[in-house]
Amino acid sequence: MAPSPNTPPLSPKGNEVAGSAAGHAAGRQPRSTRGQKTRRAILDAAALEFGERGYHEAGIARIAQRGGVAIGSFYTWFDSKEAVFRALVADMSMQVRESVAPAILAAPDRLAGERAGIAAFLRFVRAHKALYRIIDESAFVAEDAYRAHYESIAAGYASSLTQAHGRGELSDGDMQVRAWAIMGMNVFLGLRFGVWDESHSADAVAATAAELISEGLRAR
Amino acid sequence: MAPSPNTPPLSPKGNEVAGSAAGHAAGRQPRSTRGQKTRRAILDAAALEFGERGYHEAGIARIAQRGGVAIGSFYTWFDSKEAVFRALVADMSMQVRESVAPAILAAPDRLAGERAGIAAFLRFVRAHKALYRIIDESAFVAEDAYRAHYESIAAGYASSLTQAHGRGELSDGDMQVRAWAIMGMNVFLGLRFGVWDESHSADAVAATAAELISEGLRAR
DNA sequence: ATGAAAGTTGAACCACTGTTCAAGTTGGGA
DNA sequence: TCCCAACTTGAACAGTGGTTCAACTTTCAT
Repeated sequence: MAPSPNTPPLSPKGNEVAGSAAGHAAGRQPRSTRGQKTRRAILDAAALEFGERGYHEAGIARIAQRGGVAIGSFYTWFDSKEAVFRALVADMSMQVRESVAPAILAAPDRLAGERAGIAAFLRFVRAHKALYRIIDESAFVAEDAYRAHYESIAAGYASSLTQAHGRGELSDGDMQVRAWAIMGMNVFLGLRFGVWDESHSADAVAATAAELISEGLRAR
Repeated sequence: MAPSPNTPPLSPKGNEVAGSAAGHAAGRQPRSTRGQKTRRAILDAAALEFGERGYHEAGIARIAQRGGVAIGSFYTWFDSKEAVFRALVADMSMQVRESVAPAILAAPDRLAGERAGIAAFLRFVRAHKALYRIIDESAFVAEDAYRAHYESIAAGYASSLTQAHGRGELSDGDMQVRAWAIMGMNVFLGLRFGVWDESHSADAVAATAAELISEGLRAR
């Protein structure tokens, strides 16, 4: 568990380049193209392995093999099993947001944006089923990373809701609670109609969800 | 877990007594008061241990110790680590439903029922924080149990939505999608405002969520 | 060409823990 | 009292798999 006092090729600690992030979270930064390629190969292999087998069933030896590198190389670039996992969570977290945000921004109005966002999320989940599990599993392996992921999405969501409210588009209400409620909706719909079963079209699910968010269920 | 609707004194179907073959599902049934006490002690200890440390950090030796029994006794009543875990998931699943359903049924109308259900769920989660994690973690340890849990809740929810729709209370829409959306809302609100942070009152959160479900967010 | 830094290698180490089992204890029915 | 099925016990087993390390290879600036 504890990192060895010194690591032969590199200086003792703080190898994260001018990295702003804390400690070993991001893993070491390669200093050559060669190293970059290896690190990338490990990360990709880890994504496959964790996605397929889950954190605890995944093995370092298997990751190394899949990446076509030796076990030792793994430990050149990552401090531990948990470290790669965290790197992966951060990576996925970014990917999800980058894939959903543009869809929302491109929409003409709020309701359309809601719908587009859910649809984009569903499509992302379907295209990255295995990988998406990584974020969910981080709740039990790296809870802080899990929290950070959803906390950051919720914050963005809450602020956009507050803006819409300022424009008179939304009724009064606790925007933080609403943001978490909507996020939960998305996640569960993603699990049920993205990961488990694709028989419903993403747009149909998104339309139903967006209407629920906008109009509620009550008959009018 | 044991005392379900039916608990015959003798093994229901799997005669694992001498064969030790098929008992994984529910664990073996004790034939004496003594055995019942031991089995219960193990189950309770397992709930504590899994709740506190999560599936993989939890240890059989620790569970046995907490329960005040020998490791061997553990294997008298459960086939494996996963077997106790599954028993626990089933137990929790039942507890959640039994704690939420009455609150909904007691409500005068649908909106009130929605609100009461969410509040009851939030309160349950707050009172069983550690244990509630067990259900979430089952997604990665016993996915079928996880699915069964949510699938059964969703089915109940969808059917009650369909009934309400039949009475003209709800607008048209895919009830299955709606059920999953609402479930996701609840789960995330439970996580955020039940497990992580109790600073919001359960009723306030429930009111906001229930109004979202009923009326939507759009300003009127 | 040359040396040092950067990167690679994989067998071996070792701590950890789920599971087994043979021997012992308990308790209630005959 | 005797007996036996039910139950208990915990040391030992066994497989796993994360991590280490010392030797080796590649790259590249000088």
